[in-house]
Amino acid sequence: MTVRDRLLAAAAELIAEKGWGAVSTRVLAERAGVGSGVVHYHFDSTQAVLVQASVGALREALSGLPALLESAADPESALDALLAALDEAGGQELFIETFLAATRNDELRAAVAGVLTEFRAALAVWLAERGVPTPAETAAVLAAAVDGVLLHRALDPELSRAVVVPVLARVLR
Amino acid sequence: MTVRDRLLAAAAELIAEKGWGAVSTRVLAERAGVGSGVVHYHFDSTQAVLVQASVGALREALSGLPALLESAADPESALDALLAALDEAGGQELFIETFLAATRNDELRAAVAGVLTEFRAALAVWLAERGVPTPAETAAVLAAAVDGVLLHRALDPELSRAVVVPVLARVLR
DNA sequence: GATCGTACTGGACGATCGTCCAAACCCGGC
DNA sequence: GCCGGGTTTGGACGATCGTCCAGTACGATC
Repeated sequence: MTVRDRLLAAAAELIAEKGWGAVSTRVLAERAGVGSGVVHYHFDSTQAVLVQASVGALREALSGLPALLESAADPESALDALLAALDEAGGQELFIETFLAATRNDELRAAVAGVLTEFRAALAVWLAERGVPTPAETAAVLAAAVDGVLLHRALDPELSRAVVVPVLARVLR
Repeated sequence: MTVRDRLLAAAAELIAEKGWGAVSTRVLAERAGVGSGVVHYHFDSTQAVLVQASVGALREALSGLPALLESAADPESALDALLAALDEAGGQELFIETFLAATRNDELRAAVAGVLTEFRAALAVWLAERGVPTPAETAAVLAAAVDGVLLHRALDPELSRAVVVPVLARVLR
């Protein structure tokens, strides 16, 4: 892995661990195992590293989802697979932190909105094929609900997939 | 309003505006219109101000909710009123920031978990009275979904109550 | 082997951070 | 008028922040 990629990976870890506002140039370089000056050699600023790392993680986490939806037998197992995939992809807090940071950074906002729109569109098509009413609105609310579950689960581990999926599946009927 | 209360109000504003990690002693004092030293006269630390302010805002926002639920005619209008109440109470970002900070601060985590448990219990009773299946699980997922909607709405203003409520109401059937 | 360009290091710079504290302020009781 | 205690001020302290840059390391090219 190149130094540049190590910096991006370290940034994703640290955003989830410490919060967007607590990732500094030096802890970032230390986590990546490089000198502190190298951050500004590969990137314009520390903020730029955070933006690229979080958007990259978001894209990657959602890239496999269309295939994941198609391969699911029923809506419940699709929801379950969706939550499992987000679980695995670098900690729940990363995505929540990215969304919050996007409300305060126009460049990040545009990138996140783009990824989110794409995901909602794919989800809406899938919902429409299965006869769910108002697929576009349902997709938007479902995406929001999944993020909310990620946020609450960070506080309450009892909010497991087994609890969430049967309830959330009701919006698919 | 006392200086202490002005500091708490300023903290709630600034957490929502700039994010938990970007509220410093000096900007806090400036927003409250006082000297920078007064923060450590009334509070043990800057973090303590943020914790007290955010928990206070959370308690206040949820204190009126049992009455709000009882006065609602049907589940949809109850959901609508719930979202409207959270909208009004100091900006969507404050609660999300508080939840995220709670994952990294044990004292805050305990306080937030307490308020949340209380709210979910009241919501579960209300759901049970209306014959909703698995009321405790439904209440937990509904609370998470509402927070997720707050988060997504900060990015996408089109996610209005008119869009969200009909979809989310399906979990109540 | 000398040269060169890319990759990287570690320290310097001024700004800002949280915290602390001596001094000033305000105001009711003598 | 004076005094005493709660309240507030503004600056000092050392640590850390983001950014920048002179200097080093090293493989490719001649």
